[in-house]
Amino acid sequence: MNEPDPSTDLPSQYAPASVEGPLYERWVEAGLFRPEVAGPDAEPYTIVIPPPNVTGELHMGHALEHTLMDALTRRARMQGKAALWLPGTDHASIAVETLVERSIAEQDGTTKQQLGREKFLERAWEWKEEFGGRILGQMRRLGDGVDWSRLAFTMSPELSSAVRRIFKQLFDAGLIYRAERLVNWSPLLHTAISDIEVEYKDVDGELVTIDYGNGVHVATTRVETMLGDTAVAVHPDDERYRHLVGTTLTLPIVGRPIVVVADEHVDPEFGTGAVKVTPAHDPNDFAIAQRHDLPAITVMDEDARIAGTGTRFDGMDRYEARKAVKDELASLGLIVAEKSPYTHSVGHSSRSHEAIEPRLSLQWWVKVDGLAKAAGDAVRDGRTVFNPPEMAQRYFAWVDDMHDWCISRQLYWGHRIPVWYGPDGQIVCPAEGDEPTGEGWHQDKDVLDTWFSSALWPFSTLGWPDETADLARFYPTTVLVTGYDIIFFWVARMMMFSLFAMQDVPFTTVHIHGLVRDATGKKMSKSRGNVVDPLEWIDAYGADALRFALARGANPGTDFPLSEDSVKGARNFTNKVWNAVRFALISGASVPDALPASADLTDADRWVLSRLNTVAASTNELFEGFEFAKLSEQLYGFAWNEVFDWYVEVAKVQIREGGTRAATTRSVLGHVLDVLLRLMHPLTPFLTEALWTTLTGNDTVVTAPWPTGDATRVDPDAEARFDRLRAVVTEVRRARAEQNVAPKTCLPAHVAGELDLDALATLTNLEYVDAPAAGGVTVTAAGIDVTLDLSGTVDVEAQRQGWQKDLAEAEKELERQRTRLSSPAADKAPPNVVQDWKRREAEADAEVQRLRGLLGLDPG
RNA sequence: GGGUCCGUAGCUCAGCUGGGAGAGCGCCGCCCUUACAAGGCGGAUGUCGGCGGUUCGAACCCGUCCGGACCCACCA
Repeated sequence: MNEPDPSTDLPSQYAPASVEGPLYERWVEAGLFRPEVAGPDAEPYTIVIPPPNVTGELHMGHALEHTLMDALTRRARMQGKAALWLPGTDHASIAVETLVERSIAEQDGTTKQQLGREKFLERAWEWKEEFGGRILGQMRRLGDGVDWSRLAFTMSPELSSAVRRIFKQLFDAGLIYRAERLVNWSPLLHTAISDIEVEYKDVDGELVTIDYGNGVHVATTRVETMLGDTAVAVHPDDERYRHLVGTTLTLPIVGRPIVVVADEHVDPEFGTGAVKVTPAHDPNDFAIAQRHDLPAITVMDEDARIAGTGTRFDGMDRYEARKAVKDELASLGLIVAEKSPYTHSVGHSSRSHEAIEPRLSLQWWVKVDGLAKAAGDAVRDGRTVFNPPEMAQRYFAWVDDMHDWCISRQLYWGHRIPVWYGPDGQIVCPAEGDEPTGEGWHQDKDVLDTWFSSALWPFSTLGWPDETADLARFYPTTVLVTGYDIIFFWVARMMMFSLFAMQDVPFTTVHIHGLVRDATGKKMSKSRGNVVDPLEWIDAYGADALRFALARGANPGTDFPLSEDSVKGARNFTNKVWNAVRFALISGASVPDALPASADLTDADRWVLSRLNTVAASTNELFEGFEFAKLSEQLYGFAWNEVFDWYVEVAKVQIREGGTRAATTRSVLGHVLDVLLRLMHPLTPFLTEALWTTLTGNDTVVTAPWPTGDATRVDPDAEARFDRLRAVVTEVRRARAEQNVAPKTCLPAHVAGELDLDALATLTNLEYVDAPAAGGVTVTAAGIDVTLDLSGTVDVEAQRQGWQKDLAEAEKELERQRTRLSSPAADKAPPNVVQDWKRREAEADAEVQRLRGLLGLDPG
């Protein structure tokens, strides 16, 4: 006999907030994150996951993602699959910027602004050489189970190589080109930013209408751009201006001749119907200029200061110039109207928050139409499935209307564009190792958009372009878990590049989760100051509590608020599990090799086994559908409300009986907890590891088999009988509460009907007598009468009030059923439904009779 | 302007293809009952956003209005 000793193994009545300490190493050993230990023939299960923020700021969204992905991985591993994470992407350029700036500021005491762009850039590359490793150090503290060797890959030569490779493939296929276009320019960051990094905000400006001569009035909110005007556009059908089309006006101040063109883009209803055209500083104007072959004149420099106009405005900041130009026009008498304030929306940089300035510049682009079409088709024909399916709409909205992708960034971190320029204007994209070195050759100074290299993740991490065994086995990956906010950024790009490079989808399922919001449903953001550091709650309540709270809110695709209360609730639950298992161990529960024969089991045993197997089967299904919230809720309810509140309480009685009954009960209890802990393991790994290994004496729950439910244990009869017991117990407890009988007072009682009397007595603190006490209180449930002897101290009024309430309810129900049965519905509804109504009518009727009898009323 | 989603108990949300309104938290009452007060037992709470329609029957389907969130586009 080798009984576990809970006093040493599970010492406290409170589950420790953090039991994770030494467990992680053991899991790695057990192969949770090393797929090869599952065996060469094991079914691969690969998860592509977004990274923790490289600066070390793990936020709640990451905590959610890690929770979900870890749960999927653990379940897969328990199913014997070869589970593999592909964590992280090259988000280097997103987050490292901040880190680099901060770090350099700390070391050198200089800011980016003080150093100036060129100097800072140099310094940043130096920093990378010197301190790049520190980034990994910061990442290391972030999560359990990350395969760091793979994460380190983000910074590795291998990834750089892969980036070079795919760039060249696209370049050679003519899908990458260089063109002068309008880009969203950030005057603060000195870089182009992508369309999706632009946030539109409403600002109050003014709408100024200027007289361009010949009766042409144009309106603008950006007066200073008039310096770069090269045309005025009107609608081709606009009678007012038809005679002017093709003629020339003179641009005020500058004196340049500008042409009047007719273009469909112009809305004749809006304003004066005439539009000034500034091709170098407005996307629409740029498009007009291309259609009409107009020159584009840049009048602002990289800092958004007026430059090169030859006017006195050169050198002025754009806002300064806006006012100065307006004043000049006013003094010339050319301002015909002013509307102020005029609210309009202006694009701002989502990172540096200043107004972006459309700017003509030479950038590298990916031609996306073919790639995007393929990406859309892969989802349309079901090679990749979105979950929940509605989310595919968002995806289509993006890929089906994608503009060419500007991939060059003027940043100081990322993969440099692998293009070299020669002394005679050559532009080449050499294979790695073939870089031209001669006099006058130099590499492009720009780096690639971070999403360019991120897009390679699903295959580059597996060894591509080499045909590795990993690539053959684990590609395409099983599932991508991510938020809907990143569909555009990442999912679409991975899809495009994977289809291009691998001729296959990167993943077969995309599971989209919602965004974690604060307790009041607001987006967590730094500017709102409502961001919660997950580590804080982990420290306070435990990793498992946070994980469970997150999983419990994770309805697919739906945002959910996460409050500290919900984490506390989850902590209370983990603690409850801790104590229940602790108690079971004290009571001698142990996991049997085989469950006792059904004939030797009580209704309670059979009931709990029936429920256990139903829940196991259902949990399994919910996992298949990524229904984390529902499966968490189910496990919570089953464990607490059924196993702990009812079975464990009955088990106490059965164990007290001793002998065979005690032995079978200990087996059933052990078995139930064994399976329950395994079911919970994906969500609360640390807690279940500690409890399960103590309960079973096994090494680790990581490799324990995943329960799927044994249908032969489902036993509706036992469930029905046990439900009767529960109904009677609840009624007796209610009567006790109504009669104000203290729990510790043992009441004499008489029971008429067939029931597990031992259980009833213990659960409601009764002592049986042979005959019902005269003047006692009788409660009825499930056809069983229990008469409590209150020794004449019956609170008649309280009792009558209880009856009155029940009667009112029963009468209401009776009324409802009668109305329904006498309505036309009774003829048209399906027979089984009508039968159900009749049954309910009869039940309600009997209940009404009974209660009226008790109250001394006429039988209704 | 185009689109998506949401409105169910005080709060946060479940309610599958239309047939008896649910959970967690919170609240009220009684209990430190030897696993657990981070607990136990009992209890109260809803014109399922409004109106109209389809149906024998609507939280669920259709229309419309109100209220809220978000995405895309545009704003001379």
